Amino acid sequence: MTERMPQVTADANQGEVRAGHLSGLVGYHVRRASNAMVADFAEQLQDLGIRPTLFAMLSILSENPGINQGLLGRTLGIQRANMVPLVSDLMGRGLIERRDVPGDKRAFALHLTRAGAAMFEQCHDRIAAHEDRMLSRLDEAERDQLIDLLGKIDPDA
Amino acid sequence: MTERMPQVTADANQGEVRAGHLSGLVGYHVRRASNAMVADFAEQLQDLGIRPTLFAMLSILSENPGINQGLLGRTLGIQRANMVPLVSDLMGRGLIERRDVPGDKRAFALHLTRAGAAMFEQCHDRIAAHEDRMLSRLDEAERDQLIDLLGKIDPDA
DNA sequence: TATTGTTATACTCTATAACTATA
DNA sequence: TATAGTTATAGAGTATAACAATA
Repeated sequence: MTERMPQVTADANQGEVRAGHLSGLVGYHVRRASNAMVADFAEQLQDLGIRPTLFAMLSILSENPGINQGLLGRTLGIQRANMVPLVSDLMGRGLIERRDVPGDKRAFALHLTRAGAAMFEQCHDRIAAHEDRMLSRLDEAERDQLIDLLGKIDPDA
Repeated sequence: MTERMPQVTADANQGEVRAGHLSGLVGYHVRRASNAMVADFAEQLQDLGIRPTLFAMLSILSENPGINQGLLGRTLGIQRANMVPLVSDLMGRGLIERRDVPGDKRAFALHLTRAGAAMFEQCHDRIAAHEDRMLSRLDEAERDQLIDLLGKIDPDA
C-alpha cells in the first residue's frame, strides 16, 4: 500500500494538503455537508431560536396534529429521553400544547398553537432561502437526486 | 397554505406519519444520513476507540506527514481550540507524535507513529466494510455521484 | 409484560472569548 | 499585528439505564 507511490515532502505545511483516502468516503462528505448545513441553518434562524431538530418537530406536528411524543420522536429518529427537553422547550415558548388522549392516560396529544403555526410558516420561508443559498450550485434535478441518493443510505443494513 | 387540503385525523397515532414538508429539504436528509453514518461508524470501530474525527485526522496525517495542528484542523473544518483534546487523545495513545519545526518555535509537526499507521490501516479496512454495508443500495456510480453532489454544497455561499 | 413519559448522566462535536509565546 | 497552540466554557445532539404510571 505504501511501496512506490510518489511521496509528499516531510513538511507538508508549505504545499497543498492532500485529502487522499478521505475523498472516497461517502461518510466523510455527508458529515462535512451536514455540519455546513446545520451551521448555516443555526445562523439564519438564530433570532427565532429554532434549531433543525425543533423545526423538524414543528413540521411533523403541522401535518400530524395530535401525534404523541413517542411517535414524533420515532419519526425523527429522536429517542424518548431526548424528546423531553425538546418538547419542554417548545411548550415553554407557547409554540405547542399538550392535550389529554381520551383512552390513554399515559400519553399526550401534541398540537401546534397558533403561535407555533405562525412560527412554522416563518421558519419555512427562512429555510427556503437558506437552502437556495447553500444549494445554489445544484439545480432542481440535482437536489432531487441528492435527496434520492441520501434516502438509499440504509441504517438497517 | 392550509385551506382545502385533505386533513389527517386529529389523532394521527393510529395511522402513518406524514413527513410532508420535511421530505423536500436537502438539509433534513443530509442530517439524518450523517447521523446514521456516524452512529454505524462509531459502532463498528468502538473497540478501536476511533471516531470519525480521529480517523479523519489519521488519514490526513498519513498523506501529509509533518503537517501542523492548525493546518490539519483547517483542512478538516475543526477549530484550533477543538484540536487540542483531539491531538491529546491520539498522542496519549501513542498513535501520533510531535516534532519540533525548525524555524518556528510556535508550531509542532505532527506525524503518525508506527502504531498510528497500523491503526489507520486497520480502520481503513473496517470503514470500507462499514461503507459497503451502509451504501449497499448504491452502486459505484451512485456513490461517486453522491460525493459529487455533496461537494457542491457551498458553505461560503 | 409492554409502553409513555420522565430523570439523571455522559460523551462527542461545535462555538466563542481570552490567554501565551512566538513570528 | 498576526499566527500557533492553549485554556475555559457553553450549547446542542445523541446514548444508556432506571423509574413511575398506565396499558
